[in-house]
Formats: sequence, structure tokens, C-alpha cells
Amino acid sequence: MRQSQLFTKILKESPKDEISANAKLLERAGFIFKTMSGVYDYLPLGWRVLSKINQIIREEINAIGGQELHLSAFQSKDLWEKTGRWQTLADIMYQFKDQSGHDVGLATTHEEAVTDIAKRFIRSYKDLPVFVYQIQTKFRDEPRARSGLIRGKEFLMKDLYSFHQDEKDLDLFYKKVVKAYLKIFKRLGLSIFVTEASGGIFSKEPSHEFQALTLSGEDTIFYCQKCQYAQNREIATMKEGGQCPKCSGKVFQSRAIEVGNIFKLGTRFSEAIGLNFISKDGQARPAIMGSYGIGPGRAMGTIVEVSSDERGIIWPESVAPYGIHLIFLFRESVKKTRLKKLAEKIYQDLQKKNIEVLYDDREDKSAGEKFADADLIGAPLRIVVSDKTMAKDSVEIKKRNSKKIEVVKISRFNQIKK
RNA sequence: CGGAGAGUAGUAUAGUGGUAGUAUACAUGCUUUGGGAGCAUGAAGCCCGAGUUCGAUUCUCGGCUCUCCGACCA
Repeated sequence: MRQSQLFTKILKESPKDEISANAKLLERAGFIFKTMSGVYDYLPLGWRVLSKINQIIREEINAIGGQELHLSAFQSKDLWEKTGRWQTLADIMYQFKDQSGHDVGLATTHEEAVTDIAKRFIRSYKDLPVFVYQIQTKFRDEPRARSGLIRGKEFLMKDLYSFHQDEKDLDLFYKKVVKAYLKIFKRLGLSIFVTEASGGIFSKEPSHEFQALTLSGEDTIFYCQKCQYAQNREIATMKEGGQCPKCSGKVFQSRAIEVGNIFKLGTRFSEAIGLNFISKDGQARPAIMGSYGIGPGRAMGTIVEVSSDERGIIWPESVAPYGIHLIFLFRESVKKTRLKKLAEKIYQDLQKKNIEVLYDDREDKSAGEKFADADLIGAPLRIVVSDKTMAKDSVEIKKRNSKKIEVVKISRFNQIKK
């Protein structure tokens, strides 16, 4: 991508009405645009990042047998009345009448919808277990949206639902999901504590939250560094400075962002909606269910919260909008055309190798501004082509997260990048 | 939903009971180019409504919007 053609431009100032690092940096760098409180558009740079996050999630969920589908955001009142949630979630669910007077809601989550569909296809224990998921927009009328992408009213959620014939099978899958989630977050560059939390209205058993430690988090957790056991403050039996109940290591306290959570639902939804299957012994039984969420947009915000410096964002390679930011610096006094040709060639060569590169080909920007933009956008690798480097038949390579500048001969550079 | 703060140009801000200034971004020209370049010229703005007033961007009331703290957070 040529930066001269990029839809968005860098803002020199942070938006005045944002405090959180993720909102400030992402808006300033042109990744996202706020349309209302708690509602953000993803612009080309941001969409690239989000798509990569989604792809990583897909790969890992597919690997444990998830089948992707896509459910509607519109929900009928009738279905939600079967579980009682048309009333219990009325505060946060957008509910309205359409022109013909039908009551309609926007999904806050999809247990009702997916269970209703499953009724059609699950008849026998032979149909179980089965796992379906989607990456889809959710709407919640949050009383207070905040912190940029961390808590919004319209947001993306990867929601996975599992259907089983017994608790044992659910437990098995639940553990698989924990592992898959840890892989996902590792690939996203997030270090996570799997944190015990309240099972809520679904279960007496604890649910599990995937918490990324950061000062700007809205949750507080207690955790043991030795064995990684962690509890949400809501249900905590641990205390800061105390002993870990599992391994008697030292307990720490931290703010954290919940980027994922998983619940054992039991038969709460299958019973209410009538999702039964015929078991081996010929009896009709309600399916046992689990639900598992990750917020890809929130994950994107969290990555920025935990990985930035005073100059801007530092993306991990796995989700960076572009792996390489190629910068062309020119000087009128030297043969500009020759230099431009060289930069163009490097750009073309990288593209031929399927390397995603943002090429700063702008001729009306100073070197300082180009460097500042590159630091803000946060691609992991910066390559500079200038008269200085051309004189040495070289390019300069610098990692975003390091101060070291490496001068590499062009001949060698061509070999390195496969 | 309680509390606090804030709405002036694309962005960030100053200021005033007599219709607004700066920076930056933008346009044009010239000079520039290794950490947010310079000069010149130009285009661009007081959230909405009502009230007070000869006159309101400014004061009063109402509304809308945004942010922060708290409550809430299947």
C-alpha cells in the first residue's frame, strides 16, 4: 500500500475527548473512528488488524472442531421470552417495534438463537457433540461505554457454542477451549491469566475469564505468579501478599482486561427452548451446553493498551496492519529519480514476495514526519531508503521495539526476505 | 442511573455582551528534506432551541452530545 494513497491520515493531536491509550492512539493513527459513544468504525488500517485477529481466532477454533456460521443480529421477542431474557436483559438489549408492530431486539448474545436452530438438527446422541461459532456484531445498551474499544455498545464477538450429551463430555471440550484460547492470546501477543469468576446465573461452578494484566483494566484480579492460578476479585478467596490456595506461592493483585470468557451453561437454554436428544437408552434428554466468547475488537484495544510507547503503537507481527513500513527519504540535490526508482523496486520486490508493506512514497513530507508517522502506526519493521543508504548500496532496517538500526546491503537484503 | 467536567475551523486551543485570534492540517507558489521544515497568499469556525437585551458565541433556562469517577457489566 502506498501511503500517498491511504484513505486515512495521521492526526497530529490526540482527540481531546479520549483518555485511554487505545482510543487516543488508534484514532490518531487512523485505525478507528468514533461515531458515537461506545461505537467505532474500523478504517482500513484498523480493519486489517481486526481481520488478522479474527483469522487467528478462526484457525484455532477450527482446530478444535468449531464450525463457523453467522447468525442474524435481529432477534424475535417470542424466542427470548422462552428463556425469560426478553425481560431480564431489557435494560441492555435494544428492543423496539418494526413498522408492522412486531417486537424485535438486537442480539446481546446468541444462546437463544443458536439453541433454537440446533433443535432442528440435533435429534440423537449420535449428533453430539457439535460446536458452532461465529464472529458477529453484538449490541448492548451499556449504561456507560468507556475506554475506546474496551467497552462499547456495538462490538464484535467471537461466540462459540457447544452441545453435549453429558457433563463429562462438556468438561472435556471446556478444557480444550481453554487451551485453544491460550494459543490464540499467545499469538496475539497477550499474556493471560485464566481467572476463576462467578458462574453467574448459569452455573454454580465458576466460569473462567481470560484476563490481560494492565493498569487500565476495569477488572481486578488476584493471581499467583508461581502456578498462574487466578481469581476475579468478585469471588476471590485470595489476598494480595497472601498465599496461593493451590501452591502457596505469593499472591499479587492487578487491574486487568477481560478479553475472553467461557461458561458451562448446563441445560439452562436447552430446557427452556426444548432442545432434546434421544440418548442411548432411548430417553429424551436436554442437551448440555457451553458458551465461549472472545471480543476481537476488545483484544485489539488491549494489545494497544499493553504495547505502546510515547511515540505510538507497537504491534506484534501477527496482527500488524503491515509487517514492513518502507520509508523513502529524498533530497533534491541528489539524483532523486534514481533513488525513487530504487525505492519503487524494493517496494515491488517485497510485494512480489507477498510481504505486506506500507510504502511511504510521499514526496511532500519531511523525514521527521515520516518517522513519527511510522512510529505511531507501529509496524514491526521499518526500512529506510535514502540518498545516504543508496550511497552504500544499502537499506536501513529498524525494529519498532528496538533502537538499533541495521545497515544491510541491498544484495543481501534481497536474499533475507523470502 | 448518581456525581464531576467539557462542547469555538478537519484537529488542538485562546477570547469577547458589539459576529472571533493562534497553532496545525488543507489549497497555490517558491525554497526545503535523517526525527513532526521556511516564507508568502488563500479557503475554513462559536452544538441546538428559547429567554433577557438595541444587540447573545459570551448571561439565564431547556435540550443534545462527549469524557471522567461511581453504580452496572450475560
